Amino acid sequence: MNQSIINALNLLDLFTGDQHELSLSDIHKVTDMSKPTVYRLLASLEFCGFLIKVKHSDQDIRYRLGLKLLELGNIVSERLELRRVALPHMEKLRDEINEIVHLVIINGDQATYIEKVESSQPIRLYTRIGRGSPLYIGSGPRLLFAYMSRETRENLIQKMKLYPLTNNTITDKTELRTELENIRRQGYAISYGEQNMGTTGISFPVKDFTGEVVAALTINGPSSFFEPGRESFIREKSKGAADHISQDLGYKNQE
Amino acid sequence: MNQSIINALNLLDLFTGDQHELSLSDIHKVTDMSKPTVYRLLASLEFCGFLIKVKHSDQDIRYRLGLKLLELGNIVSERLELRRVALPHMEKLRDEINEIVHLVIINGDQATYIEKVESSQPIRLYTRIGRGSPLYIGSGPRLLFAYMSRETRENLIQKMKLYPLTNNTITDKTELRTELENIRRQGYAISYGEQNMGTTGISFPVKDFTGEVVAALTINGPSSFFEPGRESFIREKSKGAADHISQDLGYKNQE
DNA sequence: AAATGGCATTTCAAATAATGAAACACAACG
DNA sequence: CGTTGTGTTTCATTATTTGAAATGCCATTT
Repeated sequence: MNQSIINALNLLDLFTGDQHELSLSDIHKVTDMSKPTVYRLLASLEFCGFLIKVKHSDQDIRYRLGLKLLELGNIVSERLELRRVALPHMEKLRDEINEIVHLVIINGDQATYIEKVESSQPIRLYTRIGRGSPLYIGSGPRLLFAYMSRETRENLIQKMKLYPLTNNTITDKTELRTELENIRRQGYAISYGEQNMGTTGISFPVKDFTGEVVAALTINGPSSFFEPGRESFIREKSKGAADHISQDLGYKNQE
Repeated sequence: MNQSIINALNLLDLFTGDQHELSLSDIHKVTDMSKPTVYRLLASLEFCGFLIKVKHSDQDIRYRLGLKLLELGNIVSERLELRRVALPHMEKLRDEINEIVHLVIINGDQATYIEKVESSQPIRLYTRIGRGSPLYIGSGPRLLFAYMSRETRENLIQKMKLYPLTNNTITDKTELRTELENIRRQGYAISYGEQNMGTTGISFPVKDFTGEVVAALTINGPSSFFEPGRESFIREKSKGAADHISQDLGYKNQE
């Protein structure tokens, strides 16, 4: 492995926070690298278009994420055939129920949101497309967790630490196991205010032609969206959308 | 500058072609680097999530672009405030005229398509979001070119080489100059089958609160979309959308 | 069955390229 | 007008990358 590459690429993560722009000194202070080293890493990243140099004045020079990342990110997005198949169904569902719709997949020992379709509602739920999330937080990740093979699931549970994000986060491993059990029995997953307080999520499995669960279709909205009448409507429409995506992936529904 | 970083990041470009997956040997053959070197570069990129290792069998191991790029690309996309402002107008325009709508900006000495809204029409126009395009090809880039300051424009023209992409590409510098002159007089730009044969583009300027042209709103469609009646309809609606975006950016229309 | 060729990966000594203290140039601040 | 903060360059030292060769592994071929 090549350490300077890893150092350079890790620098990019510093730009994913609230600060869109960082100066050489900013980064030097945060990392344990010398200023000339950081200087050269930044120069190399800029040369490749991964960063852009912004001159506010002669000695206020900052960097921000470059358009090369937009290019590569879009290529990745276009190549996710699952996303391509699911997107029209997600948009249709959004138009029907007017809530945020997410598509979540497994990525190693994490869950990754690969697509988001916004509703016209003012409730903002910040999900970052492409970023990994722990498997035990949120209905989508947990649904995927529940449908993993028993052994990998147990391996992960034993290795993982359950950090609470809000007071509604599951922090007990036996509680988690029974919850995953419930999900498999029910065929869907629900979460209440685990990531952001006041938001609820419900997720349904998306299966491919082998019958394997390859993604979770997640609907997010205000906790109040489980009003009588509306709840069953959302459930029905969402389940339908997930099933349609599965069908488009070649899944023959039975059982 | 750090050579291994540049080597590693350039490797990623190999994955932007038709081949989604490449093996160590594939890359070794294309580049002039030794196999162990490539091996370590790939390992480092994989470690950071920029590549994913796909094991087809024990000795058929390939790499593909990783989800980390999706994350970073999405952040870049979210942070382009211009895009955020323009997107709703672009979608509305698409719904009205049902043609592909693009948003193009200047990125150094190139033009970059930063957003695309697809029409329901079967005509496929392959634009890669985030990738740089030469300034003299296509109505969007050329519109931006026309509205650059006279000196930077002339500098670029003198330095640039005009390679023909199709037989409709402008290849003469004086011809280019008069075309840019026309665009500034008319206030919009048109191109006929320059990137893909049989497709036409028309672009209108988007201005910010300083009055500067910061983007081009481009409508692409089959060359036949300039039918009498429909042409003026598209022109009117597109011009209106571009002006609305400008207004949202704080541009006070006058003159 | 043995042999060949292709693959990813590891080893290790040689060589290159990254490193950081110090110095530089420049602007802003007190 | 020194001081402190930028970003940038220099250069000798050092550490890291480098690639030929070797390894192990599998799939064909002989």
